[in-house]
Amino acid sequence: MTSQGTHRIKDVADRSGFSAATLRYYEDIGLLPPPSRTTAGYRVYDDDTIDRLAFVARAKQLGCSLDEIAQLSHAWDAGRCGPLQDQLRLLVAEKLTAARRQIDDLTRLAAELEMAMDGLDRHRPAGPCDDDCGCLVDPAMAAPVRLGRFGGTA
Amino acid sequence: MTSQGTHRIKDVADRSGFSAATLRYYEDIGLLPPPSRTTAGYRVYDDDTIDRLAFVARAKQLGCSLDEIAQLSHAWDAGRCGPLQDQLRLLVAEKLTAARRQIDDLTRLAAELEMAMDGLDRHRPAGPCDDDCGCLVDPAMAAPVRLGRFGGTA
DNA sequence: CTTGACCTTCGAGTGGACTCGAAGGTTTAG
DNA sequence: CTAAACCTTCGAGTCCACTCGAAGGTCAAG
Repeated sequence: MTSQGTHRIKDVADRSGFSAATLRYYEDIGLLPPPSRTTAGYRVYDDDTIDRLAFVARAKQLGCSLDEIAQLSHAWDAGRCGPLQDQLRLLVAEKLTAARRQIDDLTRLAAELEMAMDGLDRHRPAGPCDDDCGCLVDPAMAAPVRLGRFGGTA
Repeated sequence: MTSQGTHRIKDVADRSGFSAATLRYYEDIGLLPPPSRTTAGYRVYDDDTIDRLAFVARAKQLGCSLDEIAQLSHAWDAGRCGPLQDQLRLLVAEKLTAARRQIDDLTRLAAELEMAMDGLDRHRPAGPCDDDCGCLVDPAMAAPVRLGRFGGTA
């Protein structure tokens, strides 16, 4: 048995980082199961919900839509077989691959940002240029000098 | 000098994975610099644009808004000083931190998905359960058995 | 028994990022 | 010369994920 603290919506909101309104919205669209209620009709959440929301947050970062996350959450709940199992395995596998690929991409991006930082560092040891150096002021201005190199046709 | 192939919009679209409409949109909002034109008014892009779009794609994955990406792109173009330098350094540093954090998060997510996969694998060596096993059919059904454990209050 | 912080539902509004359609111009193959 | 496949601009529409406001109910402290 998992821990069983009971929480009202504001509490869960604070712990999870999602707003109370968002939690209701997630319930509406089926991402969260309807929680139990007090006699007055207040929502009462258990600790599992908080764990689940941590998962939701990470899956969101991966770029999953709420719809997909709802499906992935079923992998969490899915304790017993079911006709959707295969579909689910496919989705999980797919997202796993996506996660790994994205880790690679982000590693690359981090390297690029580091190079950009270096470029910025290296440039201005002597302070700002002339007054009439319009670089960065006019967004339509094209690249005058290439410092760090982003991209690379991949 | 960088390679200087010239490309029409469809070509760039195909190479970058963004639609032609999206490329025009990116130009409208200032994410892409206005390319040169043929006498007939057709857009003509150089190879740099394709590199830049690869960067845009990665930054998007990081969760940057198009607005932020536009700013980050300035770090690319910014060959010479400028009053925005400090702001830019801040943004780049911020995004670099975000990238590293997200790599960690995704690594965790990948582990979670693997566990979910394992859970699914372990479950059904004997084929589907009874016909009346309603699991996964009714989305309102709560978790009957916990297989893999996602989350963990973090 | 009132005040203030919380909770409820509902429908409408917002912002970001596209996406489409209309109405037309250009370019290239046959 | 015609047809298909491109290109142009413009404004409007779409989809997702919230976010807000209204109108009201609940509950603990003072």
